Amino acid sequence: MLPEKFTISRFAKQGGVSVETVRFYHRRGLLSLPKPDKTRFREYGPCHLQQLRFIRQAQLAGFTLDEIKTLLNLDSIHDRLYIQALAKKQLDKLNQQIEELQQIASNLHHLVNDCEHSEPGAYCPIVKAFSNS
Amino acid sequence: MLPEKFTISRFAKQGGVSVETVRFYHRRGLLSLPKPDKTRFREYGPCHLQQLRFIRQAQLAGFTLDEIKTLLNLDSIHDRLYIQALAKKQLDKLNQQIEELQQIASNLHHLVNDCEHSEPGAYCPIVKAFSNS
DNA sequence: ATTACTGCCGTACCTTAGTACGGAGTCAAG
DNA sequence: CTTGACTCCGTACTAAGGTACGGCAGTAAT
Repeated sequence: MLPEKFTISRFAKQGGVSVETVRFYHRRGLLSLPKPDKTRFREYGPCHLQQLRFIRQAQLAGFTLDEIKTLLNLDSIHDRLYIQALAKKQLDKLNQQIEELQQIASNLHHLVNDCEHSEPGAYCPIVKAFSNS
Repeated sequence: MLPEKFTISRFAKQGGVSVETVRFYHRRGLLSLPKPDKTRFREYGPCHLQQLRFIRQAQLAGFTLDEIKTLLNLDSIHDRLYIQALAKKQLDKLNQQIEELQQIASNLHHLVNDCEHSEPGAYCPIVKAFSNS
């Protein structure tokens, strides 16, 4: 049986984040603040761990903390269409970023190729490309 | 004939950036500071415009301002191999970023798909995926 | 002569996702 | 009863690439 109650440092370790990050999430309103109960220290329980895991997983999906805050306030049943819409928007954003990066990478790739196949002693084609445009 | 000398605001417009950005580049040591000559205003010439274009083009290739500062201090002929190496490193970085984003996008794409094909009234599969992991 | 426009300069602020720090209180062990 | 480890809290700092502000000086037009 795992203990149900954690202090902040054990909670942070369980969640794979630092104590400072936990406190930061509190400040951002992403994680509810457990009441200091009996002792002077806050007691974190399984529901907090679930919130924390939600945050981390949503981050892995590319959502910002602000977007995650919105998601956390939605109802998993009633707001499904809205959640789906947010996820799609997020997906579009990701795909656009990917395209932009691919464009950049492709340009640079050509430049590196040019540089590799130009005569030594000449001006670097990369620098030249940056200067004349 | 284009005028050879610009005030900062005309220079910024020519270069497609804001006056504040030009000043910022000066502070970062990316753009040399023309001497206030005759008038007490700085006079920007073609060589400054070339520097500015270099910065913008290098940015389009994904280099950071710090990296661009390094590039600007290199010799186009003597440091060619080093420039090439920097460009290759940059290319690797870009490709890695692309891969990471593609991974994220792929995960999210699956979640959206799941959500679209699950029965209405059920818990949102996206939220569920974020909560249990 | 007053207003309006530039330019110059330093400094502060913005976003995002945290990290670091300093002081004060608390708790358990030796 | 003191030491060390931990908590709580507020505040400041980081990277990156700018943007914005406020004050002052000089010039141009009305």
